Amino acid sequence: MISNSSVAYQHHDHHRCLKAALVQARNRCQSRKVRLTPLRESVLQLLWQSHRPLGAYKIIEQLAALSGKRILPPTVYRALDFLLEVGLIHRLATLNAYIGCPFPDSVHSDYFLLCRECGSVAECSTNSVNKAIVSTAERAGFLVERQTVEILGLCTPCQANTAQQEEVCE
Amino acid sequence: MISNSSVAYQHHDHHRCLKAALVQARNRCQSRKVRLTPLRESVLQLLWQSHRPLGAYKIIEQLAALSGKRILPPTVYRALDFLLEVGLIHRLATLNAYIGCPFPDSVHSDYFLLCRECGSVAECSTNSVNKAIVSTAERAGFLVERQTVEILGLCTPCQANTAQQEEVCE
DNA sequence: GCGGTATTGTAATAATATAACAATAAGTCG
DNA sequence: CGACTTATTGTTATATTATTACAATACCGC
Repeated sequence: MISNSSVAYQHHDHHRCLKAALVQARNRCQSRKVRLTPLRESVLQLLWQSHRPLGAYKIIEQLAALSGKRILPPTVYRALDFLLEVGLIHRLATLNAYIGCPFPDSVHSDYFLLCRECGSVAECSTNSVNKAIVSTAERAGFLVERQTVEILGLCTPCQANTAQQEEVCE
Repeated sequence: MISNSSVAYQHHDHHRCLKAALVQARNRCQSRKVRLTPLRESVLQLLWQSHRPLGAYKIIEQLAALSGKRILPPTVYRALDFLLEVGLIHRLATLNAYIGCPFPDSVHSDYFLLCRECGSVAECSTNSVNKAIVSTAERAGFLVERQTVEILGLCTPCQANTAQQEEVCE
């Protein structure tokens, strides 16, 4: 299992996450011979400001605030399309939001754990889920091309907090 | 495994699907003491006209055409909310579209097979996928509350058609 | 039939995303 | 370098999906 859940939901030195993401991004773009322009890098950085996904219009707002000039939707959507294409970010369909990919260089099928309480999202990739999905699809005669797996629930810290609050309420 | 994939992608007597869905819907609403009003039933019927999901605005159009009067978004969204609540339909996050649930009375976690070619969607529920998801989440310390699993690919008939076309092209 | 609740109607608008074309910047090859 | 080609960004307008707020109507129990 590949996963960043041990980091995403806990206090950690997030600066390292950001830095690692940027290094990977630059390498990946270089080896693919595509350009990580300042705009694209800015969008990627905004997505890596935390482990919480960001909607396109939040990115527009923040980018406008940062740059001091008006940013319009296509500008951001194009950057997002680029980053999606290169595999540096993911789109979360259930949230209409975007998040940085913590391991762009590993071939993986996307499996997301969305904490409904703190809003942080971890990404996992496991053979077990993957195999179960593919073999179930096969039994239905279905050829799998792309998987969307988004799990809503509570991360460890938020489970603890919720339990505490319930005690208080009693 | 519960699944309607053997029906959804093949020629079949669809009238029986519709009829079964309506019977189940009526029973379910009766036992839950909620009202399946004409409007709600119309929306359900529209969703059951095929195994292809329908967007909210398509429903609005069709409903307007059927009834001869103007239908506005909240009318349809409220009906959809009701049907979702009662468990008679599902929302497909990756398509922003809605589809009738073929087995509302079975407790099941939703797993959808979306054919990108014909647009038909089958629903499956398997313990294998379910268990893999839950146990993977557990390993990450994550408490699962709701799952969204949408698989894009090709159904059996469309795999065959695509293969044929490729032959022709050569 | 009367009063309360659930449902539907209506207007306005929010949130997310894309199409089409113009302007600019970057890379390429003489 | 300088002209040419292509990639990227800017801009206007609009499409698509969904919600808020409040008014009107229909249903249900008494």
